[in-house]
Amino acid sequence: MSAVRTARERARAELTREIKDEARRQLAAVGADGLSLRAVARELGMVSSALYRYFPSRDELLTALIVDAYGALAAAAESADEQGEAPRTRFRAVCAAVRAWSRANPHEYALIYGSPVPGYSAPQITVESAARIPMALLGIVRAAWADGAAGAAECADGAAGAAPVSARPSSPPALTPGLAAQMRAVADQFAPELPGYALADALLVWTQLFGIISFELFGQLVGSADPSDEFFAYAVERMADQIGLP
Amino acid sequence: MSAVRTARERARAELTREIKDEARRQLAAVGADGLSLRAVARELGMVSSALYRYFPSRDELLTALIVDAYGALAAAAESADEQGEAPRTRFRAVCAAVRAWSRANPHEYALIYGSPVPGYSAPQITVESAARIPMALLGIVRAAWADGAAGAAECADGAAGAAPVSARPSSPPALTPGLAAQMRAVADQFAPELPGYALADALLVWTQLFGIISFELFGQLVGSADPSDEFFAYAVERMADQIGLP
DNA sequence: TGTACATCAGTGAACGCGCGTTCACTGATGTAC
DNA sequence: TGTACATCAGTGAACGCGCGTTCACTGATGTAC
Repeated sequence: MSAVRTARERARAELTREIKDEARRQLAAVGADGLSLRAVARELGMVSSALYRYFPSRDELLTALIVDAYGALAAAAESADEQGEAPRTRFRAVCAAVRAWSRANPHEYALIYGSPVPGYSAPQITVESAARIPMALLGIVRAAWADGAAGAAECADGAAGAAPVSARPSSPPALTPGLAAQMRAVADQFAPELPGYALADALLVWTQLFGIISFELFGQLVGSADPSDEFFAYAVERMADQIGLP
Repeated sequence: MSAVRTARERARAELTREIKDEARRQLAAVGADGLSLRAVARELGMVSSALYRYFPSRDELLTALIVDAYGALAAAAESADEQGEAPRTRFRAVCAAVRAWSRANPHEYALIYGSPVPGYSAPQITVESAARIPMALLGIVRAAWADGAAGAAECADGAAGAAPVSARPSSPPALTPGLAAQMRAVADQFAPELPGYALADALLVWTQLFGIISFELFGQLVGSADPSDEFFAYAVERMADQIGLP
C-alpha cells in the first residue's frame, strides 16, 4: 500500500466510471426502472456477475447515479454563480445553469426530481447530496440581505419614500406559528440573519424554479409556453422580484 | 341492441372498472413500471389473456389510468370551486383540493405529474384530459379580471392613489415578443380579455402550485417545510398576491 | 315461445424474452520476505 | 531481484422468477326469425 495507485486501483476507478457512464446511457434510453445490470455488463463486454465486484446491487448503482446527478447539477449551479456580481445577476445565472443542465440531462433530472423509483428507498446519502442545490440559492438571498436592499425592494416604487414594508398589503403575510418555527430551525442552521418570511420565500422560489423545469421537461407546457425559453426568462425575473433581489 | 343494457354490457362495464381499480392498487404498490397485466389478472382471479378482451395492451390500460387520474383531479378541483365566492376564496379552495387529492393519491399523481414513463408515449387523449386542471385556475383569474380589481391589486397600497400599474418597478416586466405571441395565442383560445402578462402570471402560478406539491410528495421538503401544511397555506397566499387576486 | 346462429368472455398452454443474484472457478496483479 | 503466498477481477453456469402477447378452444349470452 503506497500513495502511488497500483494498476489495479487505476483499473478499478476507471471501470467504476465506465459502468456509471454506461448506466447513464441506459437511463436515457429506458429510464430508471429499465436500468439493468445485465444490459450494462453486456454493453461493456463483461459478464453480468462481474459488476458485483463494483456495486453490491442494482440499488447501490442507482444510488451512485443519484448522488452523481445531484453533484453534477450542484456543480453546474455553483460554477455559474459569480460571487461578486449583483444578486439578481447571480440569480439569473444560477437559474439558467440549472435549467441548462436539466435540459441536457433530462433522464438524470427525472431520476432526482421526478417520481420516486418504487421499491427504491432513498438512502441518507442522497438526501445530503440534494441539499447543495438549494444552498446555492440561499447564498444569493443572503448576499442580497447583506446588501440591505432585499425585502425593501419587494414592492418598492423605486426610492420614493413609502410606508414601511411591513405595513404594505402586498408584503408577505405573517407566518403562522408552526411555519415560523420551521423556518427558524432552518435559518438557525444555515442563515441565522434571515427572518422567517425571507426563508419561506426563498423556499417558495426554489419550488417554483423546479416546478417550471419539471413542467417543461415532462411536457406539461406543450400547447402554452412551448418552447419555454422566454417564459423561463420571465419567470426568473418574477422570482427575483418575489424575493426582492436588487 | 336497445337502450337497456344487456347483462353482458353491464358485466363488461363492471369488469373494466374492476380491472382499473386493481391496476390502481398495483400502481400504489409497485409504480407504473411495475404494473403488470398478469398480476392484475391474478388478483382478479382471471387468466392473464382474459384482460385482452378489455384492454388491447398494457399501454392502453396505462392510458386509461392516466386519463382517469387527470379526470379525478380536475373533478376535485372543480367541485371545490364555488363560482359565487371571492376570487381569493375560490383560489384557496381549489389549491387545497388539488393538494388534498394529490396527497390522497400520490401514485396517480406521480403517474401524471412525475417523470414520464419511459417507453410509453402519451397519446393525444392524455394531453387533452390534462387541460381541464389549468382551466379551473384560469376561470378564477378571469373572474378576478371581470371584477376589475386584479392587476391593480398586484402591488397596491390599498386604495391610495398611486402611479399607474405599468409604471411600477414591481409590476410584471414587459413580455418579450415571442412570449407575448405565445400568451396571445393561448388567450385568444381561452380568455381573450386577458392581457398577456396576466396569462403568463397565471401559468407561473400553475407551475408553482404543482412545484410545491411535487416537492412535498417526492420528499424534497424533508428537513425544511415538513410537514408542509402551513408552508402550503403561505404559498397559496403568495400565489394569490402574485396574480393580484382580491 | 322456441329454435338456429352469431357474438363474445374467459381458458390454458405456449412462445420468447429478460432479469438480479449466487457460486465455485481460473488467472492475473500485488505484497512480504 | 526472486520466490511464495494472498488478494482481487472476471468467467460461466445455474437458480428461480416474472413478464406481454398470441392462439385455438369451450361455453355462455344475445339476436333474428
